[in-house]
Amino acid sequence: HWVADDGGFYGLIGELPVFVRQEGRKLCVKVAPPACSRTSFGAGRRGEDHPRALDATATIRNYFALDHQLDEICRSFPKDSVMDASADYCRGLRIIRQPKWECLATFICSSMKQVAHIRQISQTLRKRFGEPRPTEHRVLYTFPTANSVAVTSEKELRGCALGYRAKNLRATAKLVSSGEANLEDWSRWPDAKLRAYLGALPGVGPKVANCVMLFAYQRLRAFPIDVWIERVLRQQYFPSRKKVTAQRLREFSETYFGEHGGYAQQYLFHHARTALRKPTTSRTSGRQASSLTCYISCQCPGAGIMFRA
DNA sequence: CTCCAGGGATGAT
DNA sequence: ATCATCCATGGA
Repeated sequence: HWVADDGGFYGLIGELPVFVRQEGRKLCVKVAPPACSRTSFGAGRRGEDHPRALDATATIRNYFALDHQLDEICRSFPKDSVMDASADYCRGLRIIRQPKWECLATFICSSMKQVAHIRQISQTLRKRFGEPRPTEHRVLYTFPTANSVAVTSEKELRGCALGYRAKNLRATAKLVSSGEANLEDWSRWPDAKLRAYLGALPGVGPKVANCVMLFAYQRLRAFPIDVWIERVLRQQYFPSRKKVTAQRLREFSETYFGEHGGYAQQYLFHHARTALRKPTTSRTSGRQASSLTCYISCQCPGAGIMFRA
């Protein structure tokens, strides 16, 4: 849902409105004050001295996963030409820690949709059913709670261009809001059990379950297989071979790429979608990450964040 | 205009 | 288990 403007991105981390901008190896952030305050985006005081700003620092650092040791993660990748090229191309790309319900809901909406359209659906859901968070520069909207989605009619959800996904989104929202599906409690389960529980939710199959495990539950081994990554696997790792079943691809992806397979998947995915797509046209903005991932070039965990007054 | 998109549920081999 | 079909919608 992040909006690119002013050389950075406006967005909400849960309830926290922030503006983030990469400056060299640092991630500069501005944080909006509480709604009751008159000042906005920290104007007039140094954020470092404000207790809430320190909380915000931890929140932002956690959301963008600045604690991930990218050098160690990349060293765990298998050594092959495709993986090497992807890791080199995507240097700095991180897998974020997204709020669980927000992640689950948006990926339920993602099936057979282009990324641009998923962004549009996500924004529409926020504007119609979320809460406005006015800031100095623009009004941001929180992602609607599971309950607010659950009490919305299917017809009204379809009005957000959800199509057949509306029924699944609403059914899952009901399970989450009722407590029958307690997404926070599921954090304790091991991968297999978590995948099974997620997969039992309406509209959640193997691909979406793996996405939620990867982006919301920090299961860095989870390897979502979508149409793009399936192309990469078949063309690069099973060249000109017939009868490669989906199950064969699955077990290959779960074993070959190792303990951080999800990171390997994201690097392969981003590389394939930007560097390899449309090789005829020179892509000047080819290194921009999609909305579902974030691209931060901060490699050193201790020097990640700087506040701006 | 056509093609296809960060799939899932269901039913038939 | 693997495959076929349908499901809405709009970007490219």
